[in-house]
Amino acid sequence: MNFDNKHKRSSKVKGALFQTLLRRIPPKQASSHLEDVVDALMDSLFEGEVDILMNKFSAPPNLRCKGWPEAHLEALKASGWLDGDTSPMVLIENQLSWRRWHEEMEEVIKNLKVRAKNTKLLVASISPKTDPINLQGLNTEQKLAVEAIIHQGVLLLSGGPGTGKTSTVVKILQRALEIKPTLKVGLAAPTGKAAARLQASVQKGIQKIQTLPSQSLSEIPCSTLHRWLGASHGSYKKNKNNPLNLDLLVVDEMSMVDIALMKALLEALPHQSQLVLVGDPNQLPPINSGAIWHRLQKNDTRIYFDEGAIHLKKTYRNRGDLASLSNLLCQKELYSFWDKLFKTSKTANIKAHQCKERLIPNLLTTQLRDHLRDLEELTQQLLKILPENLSPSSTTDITIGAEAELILSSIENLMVLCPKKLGFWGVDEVHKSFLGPSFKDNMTDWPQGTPVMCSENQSELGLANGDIGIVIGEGNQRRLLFRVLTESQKLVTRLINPARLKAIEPALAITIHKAQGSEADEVIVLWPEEISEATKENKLSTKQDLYDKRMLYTAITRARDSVDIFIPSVQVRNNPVISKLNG
DNA sequence: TTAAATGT
Repeated sequence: MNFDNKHKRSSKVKGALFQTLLRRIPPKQASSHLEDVVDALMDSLFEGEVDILMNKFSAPPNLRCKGWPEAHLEALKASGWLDGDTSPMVLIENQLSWRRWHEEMEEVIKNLKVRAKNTKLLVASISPKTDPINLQGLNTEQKLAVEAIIHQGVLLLSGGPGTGKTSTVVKILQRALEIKPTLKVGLAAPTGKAAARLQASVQKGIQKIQTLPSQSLSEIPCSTLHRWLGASHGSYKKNKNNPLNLDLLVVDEMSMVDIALMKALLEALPHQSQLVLVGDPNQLPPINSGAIWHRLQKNDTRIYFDEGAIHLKKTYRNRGDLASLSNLLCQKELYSFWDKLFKTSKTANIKAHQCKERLIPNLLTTQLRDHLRDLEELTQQLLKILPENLSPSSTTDITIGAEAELILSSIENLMVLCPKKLGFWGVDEVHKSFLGPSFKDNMTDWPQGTPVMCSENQSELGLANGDIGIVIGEGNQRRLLFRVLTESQKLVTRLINPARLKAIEPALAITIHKAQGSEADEVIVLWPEEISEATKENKLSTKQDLYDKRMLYTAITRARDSVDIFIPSVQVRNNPVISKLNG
């Protein structure tokens, strides 16, 4: 219902855009074929991509006109929209893109290719006397990454969860600082939470290092890309005329970086500075247009970076069907995933469940209720050791008491994930079912032990958007317990008066987008969408399939132990793939 | 469908 409205609205938006284009850049010849092409390009933008492939395998859904792609290509050529240096679209081989996005993307790629050849800084300082750092415990690819920092201006370090990206980064920094101890190094990430996580893992990594550079390692500044760049409402304090004073910058979670942010970074970063770009190529694209990381992972781009393009393959997590099904999502069509999922045994660590009613599934309700009861009991135990009266205005830090630590790690026993926030099987629906229809206005009614999410950066409290905490205590003794890294790099659990928080929401369920970077032992996924047409016929993946694969991949790779995926069975019943499997 | 970030 909701989906239909949204769908209609987005067709309206696309229709309006087409009309505007017709008016502003009148085509020599207008046609419905042209409108098809504009629609397809817009859909592509919604998914963070800037181009569409115009071949017979990549026909977009809901075409008005027959004859894809020949008739559409002909209409494009007749329109004049491909002619000259100011045309709205660009066609290269059979890749069609909006000129504006295409040129920005090409510019960024070109910039990075040039930077990749800048390697003087470390090479000049290297001397045969420097003892190579201890690379024991690293696998072959990780060692190659560490050595590559000497010879490559840009490192593209890609890998899935648990492939040791961060520990490799620590070794890279150690190697670079060992060669040139005065190197000015920075750490960055696109979100506050990712930056905090990077900071914490680097801190953890350097504790193991006994040699000289560890002193300088602990002083490496880490913040969001926006903060590095001095962003304020679309403009940046740091730019070509006021560049960043850095020799080496590490950017983590590159899959969330969009083209505009990357462009701003490259403007502000001096040409001779080295870059280490780190990310998972199979995670979700950024919401805004320009999935620069996905573009950088294409083979014909990677070759320009020589030994600087390193993919970490070996996973140190996940076994059995969970591992093989996440591999399927990376390597095969979406069809193979559903096919294998419905064939897995009842004892597998990933299972699918069909639900007849359009309600919150019983199994989820039971599991979540048990989980919340456990958390509530733990909060009671913590309350017993807290002082009778907590100070109302200030925060109270507990230096990682065993009780507080146990609560926060127990939140990660179970994570409920939804692709959507609103509508059928969305995050809000789970919250309404557990906390009542007006849960947003009645925070005081959320029971003790309710997991919560901070949804705005508040660095003065040590909190980042996306941090998960828990409700403790009642009445004016109510506090929210979070794990934070203090300015002096100490890990503490902090009790915060709810009045001090700008934005807080319940976190009984969270969106898959929000879950990027988090983990839990057990993951439950509510998958409300139809298993697509293409799935039934085992065709090549559409853009939507690619997006769904990334979504499912992100969801199931959050799990340390097991995954349960719920699918509505009305749609399942009509799906030949599944009825065949069941019959 | 889905985000994210910043300063006066």
